Amino acid sequence: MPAPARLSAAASTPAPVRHRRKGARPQELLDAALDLFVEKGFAATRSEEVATRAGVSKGTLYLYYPSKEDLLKEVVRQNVVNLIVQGVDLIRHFDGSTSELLARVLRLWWQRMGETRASGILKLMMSEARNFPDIAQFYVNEVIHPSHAMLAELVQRGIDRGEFRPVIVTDVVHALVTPLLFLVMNKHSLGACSVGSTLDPKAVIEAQIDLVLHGLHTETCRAAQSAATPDATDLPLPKPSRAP
Amino acid sequence: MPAPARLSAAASTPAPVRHRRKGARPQELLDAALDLFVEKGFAATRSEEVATRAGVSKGTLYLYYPSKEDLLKEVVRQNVVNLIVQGVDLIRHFDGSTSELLARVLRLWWQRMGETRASGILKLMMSEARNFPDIAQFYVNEVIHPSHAMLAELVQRGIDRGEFRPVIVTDVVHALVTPLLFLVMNKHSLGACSVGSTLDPKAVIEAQIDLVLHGLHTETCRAAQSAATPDATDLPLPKPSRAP
Amino acid sequence: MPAPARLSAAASTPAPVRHRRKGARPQELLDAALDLFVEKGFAATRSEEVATRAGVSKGTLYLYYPSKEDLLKEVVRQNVVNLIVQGVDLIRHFDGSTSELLARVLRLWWQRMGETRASGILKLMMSEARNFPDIAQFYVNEVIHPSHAMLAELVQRGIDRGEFRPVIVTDVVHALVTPLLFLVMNKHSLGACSVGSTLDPKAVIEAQIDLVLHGLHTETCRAAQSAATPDATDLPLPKPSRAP
Amino acid sequence: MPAPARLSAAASTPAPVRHRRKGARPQELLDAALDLFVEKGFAATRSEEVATRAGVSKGTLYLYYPSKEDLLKEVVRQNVVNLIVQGVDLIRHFDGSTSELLARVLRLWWQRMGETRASGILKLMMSEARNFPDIAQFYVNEVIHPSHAMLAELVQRGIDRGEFRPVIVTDVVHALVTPLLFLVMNKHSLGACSVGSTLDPKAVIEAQIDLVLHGLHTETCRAAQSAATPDATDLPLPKPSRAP
DNA sequence: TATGAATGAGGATTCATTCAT
DNA sequence: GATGAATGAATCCTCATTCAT
Repeated sequence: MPAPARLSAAASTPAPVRHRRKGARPQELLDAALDLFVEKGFAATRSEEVATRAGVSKGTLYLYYPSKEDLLKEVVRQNVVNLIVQGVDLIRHFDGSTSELLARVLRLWWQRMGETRASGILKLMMSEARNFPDIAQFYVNEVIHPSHAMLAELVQRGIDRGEFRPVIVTDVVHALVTPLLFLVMNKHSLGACSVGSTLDPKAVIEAQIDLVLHGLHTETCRAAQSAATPDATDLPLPKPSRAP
Repeated sequence: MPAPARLSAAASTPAPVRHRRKGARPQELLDAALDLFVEKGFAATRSEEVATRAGVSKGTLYLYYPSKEDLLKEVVRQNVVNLIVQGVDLIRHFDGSTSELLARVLRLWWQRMGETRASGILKLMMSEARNFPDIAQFYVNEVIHPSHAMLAELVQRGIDRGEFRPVIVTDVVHALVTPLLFLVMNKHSLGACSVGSTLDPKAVIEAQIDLVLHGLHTETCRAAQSAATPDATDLPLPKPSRAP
Repeated sequence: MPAPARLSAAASTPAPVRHRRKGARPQELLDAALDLFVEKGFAATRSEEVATRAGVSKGTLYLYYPSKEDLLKEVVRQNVVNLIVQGVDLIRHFDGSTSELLARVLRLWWQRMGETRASGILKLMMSEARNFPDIAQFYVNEVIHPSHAMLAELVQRGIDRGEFRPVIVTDVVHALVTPLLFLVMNKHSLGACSVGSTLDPKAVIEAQIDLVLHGLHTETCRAAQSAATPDATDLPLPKPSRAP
Repeated sequence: MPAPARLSAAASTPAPVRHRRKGARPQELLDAALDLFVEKGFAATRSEEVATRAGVSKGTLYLYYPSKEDLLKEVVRQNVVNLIVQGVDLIRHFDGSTSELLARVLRLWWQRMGETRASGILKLMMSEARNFPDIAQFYVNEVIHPSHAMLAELVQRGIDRGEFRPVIVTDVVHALVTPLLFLVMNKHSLGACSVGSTLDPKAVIEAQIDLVLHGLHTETCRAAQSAATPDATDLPLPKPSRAP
């Protein structure tokens, strides 16, 4: 055997300080994972990097999450699934008009997803879905379906209350979701590479709200539409210019 | 660089049984690579798969392309960069109105990019840009900048000739590009997972043409706009319904 | 070494609720280790499992045994080495005929080793000896040599007292040991996989006793042989059928 | 990054010579694997060691066998399963008396299994069965069951032809197999550690043959038994001393 | 040219052991 | 004494790339 004599001589390993912070670990790991997954992609992120960024060692990561995939799933759960739950809650307990509700949901989405790190997860899923069927399936089950169901419920509410025309619900849901996803892709793929002026996401959201409400409202409800303009304290946006 | 010698194809060789179409090899490899990269992502595509699908052995792949990254670059060059060159060519040699030119360019884009396999490359780049900075850089240099420059040139032409209002060119370029990318992402990411009605890409393109031209034209040019309606032989689309 | 201080158990401590039987810890750990090592093998048993089964935490295990190997050694000491010591003791203090002594030793072996969990240790050592040379060496020193020495002493006693023929001692020892090991292997390896009738270990032991005594006795001692038949209260076996 | 300048300077990696010997590789790998698995156990053998001993690199191993477990399975197939097939063949085409056949089969077993490296596989399976349920299952299906079936067929042949008494076949099979396995365990576990005289395997085999035939034969067939004495050209053993 | 056998760096995961509390 | 969070060495396996033929 080569006899690695040089090693045992010094205190070269400077006693890796061991903090005990069980409570905080999971969150720190999820934060680090979110950052890195979004920044480098799932496959390209080594599990050790996540651990290091969270200030722990490789092994500690596996103490809390049994695999890299499970870690991603937990990141998704925390950052996306929870939001959907909140959305469903909002819809079920909301008292006002469905127009107002729809506007609120979309603005909330932007506040909590679009302009936070969480949006990176959406981009991540779109990017890596093909490579990790397992995760894609999980995502469809836990995110796509529930969020579509939530929006469908919302639209149906409008129809049931006579506020919206009897449209095809799934089509409307699709139309609602699509631009949001585009914003996300734009932010995370082209915003990083592209140059020139970026489009204003909030404006896109507002335009989308405006557009959809126009398309959905029954004649009699047109008047109530103004209620859906952004709340001044909430999102102080310039009133979106509507076509005369 | 591939540089496939077309010369050896002729001559006297009576029955090159083993190697059909030597000259075609590079193209077959690029085709296979395009398919697989789009289908499974760049990282998840093993170079041997590409070779196998192209009907050659692993070694042969490396005979033509020194690395997987170079292969991707070549795929991009062939499927995207070339289109831009064609676009630039079209712009520089076009005689008609800029409105017509713009319409033609966008429709061409759809024909050659949007509805072909090449669109997968765009999705691929958006997805994997973060994981492969090298490739992302290449893409920005070879695709993003040139295509933006091309469109800027086009818009500038309209301004210079008094057809368009003196708008901020980069903003317009951005507004032109965004929906196209959206179509692509929608096709390759959401079409697979999402449910419900899909939107009609050609209609989106036409609406976009219509919209942009409306916004760009100087008063005096409004009349000429009709010239930009789709050419019957070129794209036999139903006349897009414009709001009255 | 464990050295469990029995002292702290008494004194005034009114209600040591948390830690039942401090003094018992080492034994509980050894029991758990024996079970698991036999059940799953040495390498496949995680030290945490041992601790958990013993009702303590991982750290506590290392409080008593500095390593997994040391734990195994202690298990062997307690379950095998002690038996040998008892055997030696029996031999040195026995008054009766060597035939009787031999019979008693073999039957004792079966009662204390063969039909208890301890037999699993033998199988374990045979299985893993090659993988853990350290342990193998320990086993040879602490078990193989002493037990062979013990049996050699026994046989020599017979020779010295004129009861046995002047045989080659080591050969006889070997002949004595072999079937016992065979029983153990059969119990722990083949009983699990094999089908069909299992052999009766007690019968094998008795046959072995009978056979060896036949082979060892001097002519003059043949008569005394009947003394070696199993004690009715001890092992109520049918008298083994001897060939006519 | 630490900039490992010293590395790129020299030709420190002396161009690892690459031999192309596809045909021979699998056998070389199986040989190396057999040696190492037997020597160190399955779990304790690193796949790279196998490759190194076969004179190739880690990757090459996986070129031929998709996993370490598959490698072991193949080792078993080649060294054990094949022997069983040969045995079945022998039984089905044998013309002589069943006594002779039985003797031949057992002696063949010793020649091809017991005294070759293949015996190590048997020991290996007995040792590691518990740790690798997958492999244990494979072994039961591919080895235990077929070999028992083979011996059962043999015994049945004897009964059908009136050579053997109408015994319980499975019991006899068990009695046949057991000592052989013991020899194997003895060779690979105790032969390595133990001291003193080792038992003579061939003698054990012959004794076993003798014993079983005695037990099986019908009265009328006793005479034919001498036919089962070892063939001089085959196994030049001293005629086993039978009790007068 | 073409092949495909061979290479080996790289990364996920496990688990014996340590140590702050 | 106990605890269990933290560590990191060790090992399987993948796949881009090389190169002898």
